[in-house]
Amino acid sequence: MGTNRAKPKRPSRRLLPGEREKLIVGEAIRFFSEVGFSGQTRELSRRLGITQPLLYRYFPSKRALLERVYREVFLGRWDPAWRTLLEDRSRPLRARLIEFYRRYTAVVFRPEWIRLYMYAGLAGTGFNRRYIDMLEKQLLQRICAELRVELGLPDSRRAPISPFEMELAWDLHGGIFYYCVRKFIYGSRVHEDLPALIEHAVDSLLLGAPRVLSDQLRAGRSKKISRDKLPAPRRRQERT
Amino acid sequence: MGTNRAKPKRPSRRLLPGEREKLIVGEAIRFFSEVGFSGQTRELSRRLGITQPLLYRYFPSKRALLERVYREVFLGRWDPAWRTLLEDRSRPLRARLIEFYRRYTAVVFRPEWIRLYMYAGLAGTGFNRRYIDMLEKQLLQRICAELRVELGLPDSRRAPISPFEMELAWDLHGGIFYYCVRKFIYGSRVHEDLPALIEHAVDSLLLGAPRVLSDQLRAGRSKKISRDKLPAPRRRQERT
DNA sequence: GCCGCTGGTGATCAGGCGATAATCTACACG
DNA sequence: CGTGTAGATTATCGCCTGATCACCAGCGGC
Repeated sequence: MGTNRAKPKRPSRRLLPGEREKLIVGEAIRFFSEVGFSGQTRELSRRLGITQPLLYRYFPSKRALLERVYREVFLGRWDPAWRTLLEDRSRPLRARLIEFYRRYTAVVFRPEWIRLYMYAGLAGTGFNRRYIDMLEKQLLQRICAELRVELGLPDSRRAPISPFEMELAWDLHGGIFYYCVRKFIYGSRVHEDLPALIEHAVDSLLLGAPRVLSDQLRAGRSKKISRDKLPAPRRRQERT
Repeated sequence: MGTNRAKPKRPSRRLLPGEREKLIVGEAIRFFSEVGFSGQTRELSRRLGITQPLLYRYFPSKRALLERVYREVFLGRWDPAWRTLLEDRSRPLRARLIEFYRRYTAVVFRPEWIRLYMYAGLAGTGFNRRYIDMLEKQLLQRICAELRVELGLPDSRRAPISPFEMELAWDLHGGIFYYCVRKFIYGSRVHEDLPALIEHAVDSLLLGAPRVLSDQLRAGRSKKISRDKLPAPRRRQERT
């Protein structure tokens, strides 16, 4: 139980520096994603089957190791091929989005990623801030652009993507992300399988967007019309 | 900057036990929601303008204080009036849901709540597990039941709410929750105002649910039919 | 076989942390 | 104005934790 992940009782001593470093980083990703930043170097070294000072031969400080972990996890998991997949207009947008999110979740929305991402967010490091910027630029803007094409709306290069449209894309992304949060952070028993959830989230976007978007783009600056019977709620009262 | 929240330079010493305890709990909620459980008792006491051992007159240990914080934040923020609001069938469901989430977010989805909730989830304490159970029973099941009524589907007492339906409700809830995560945990500049987002999330549910639900309930056990042109994706391939 | 280079270990330091015990002092009461 | 009670502080203990340094040992070159 305590000393899992140590294949031989005696660890293979005297490894090549590159190999040892790889081992350390790999275990550090698992370790810190489980216990958070406050995890102790001694326990990490114990899991690795090495002594604690050895960590300091490869990384000058705990912070440096953490930054290496972040870099490893958050950068370099974005597959450039996803762009061409999203923009392949020979296929219907629904199919593209579903396939993208199936691939994306397989690579990115894994326990260690989700948990490290949340730890980083809570700690206020810039890492997930940077990731969000990348995500908006690489993914969400692109989804919005393809949505415009699909709905026969003005080209995104002529009329830039509005914050409101971005919020629609965030809705899609957040729905799938939150599912993974429930699963990997809350440890909740999640009922539906992920592929079905992805389909549903994509359908929600494609179904809801046309009405909302055409309203938005047609009406221009006029405030969004509340379109059915409803005791008109007062806006702008978010925080009491 | 460092010594904020201390009105007079000399704190009012010798308070009544009840008052001092309230001050401690209040500041502890703010403090631990900012820095997490690993926040130190010495810094908390510094913020309170008291000495660190005084904390141990009111709480036997740090853990006891943390549990008090949790109890304060996670229990006792659920307003029983919300139930009657949700079940008031003289009003359209859309209006009820929008008003509920406006009230709910004002009370619950605040920075300290969201952050403590996420810290608790990552730490694996049972607190948010219990909260999720309560949420499913008090809120999501109820939303599903009202949705059945709204759509003229079988009564929820005859045919119990399916996991798939719950996932729809989670979608609504998660969309709004994730918005708050982006705002309060990521510190992301969120573009749209919350009332509009709530409206959109509710509309998404009401718009998407009829088709999906009637499919689901009509087809019974047959696998959900993929309903448009799409190179049939293979199911059950979530994790590679 | 010896020797030096370098991966790896044992011992330890300095500061930080939760917690405790002894002491002080503000306030109510006579 | 004295005095006891209890809120609050000072001093400190014991342990943990990141980091350092002197030393050991495996392995290739001569």
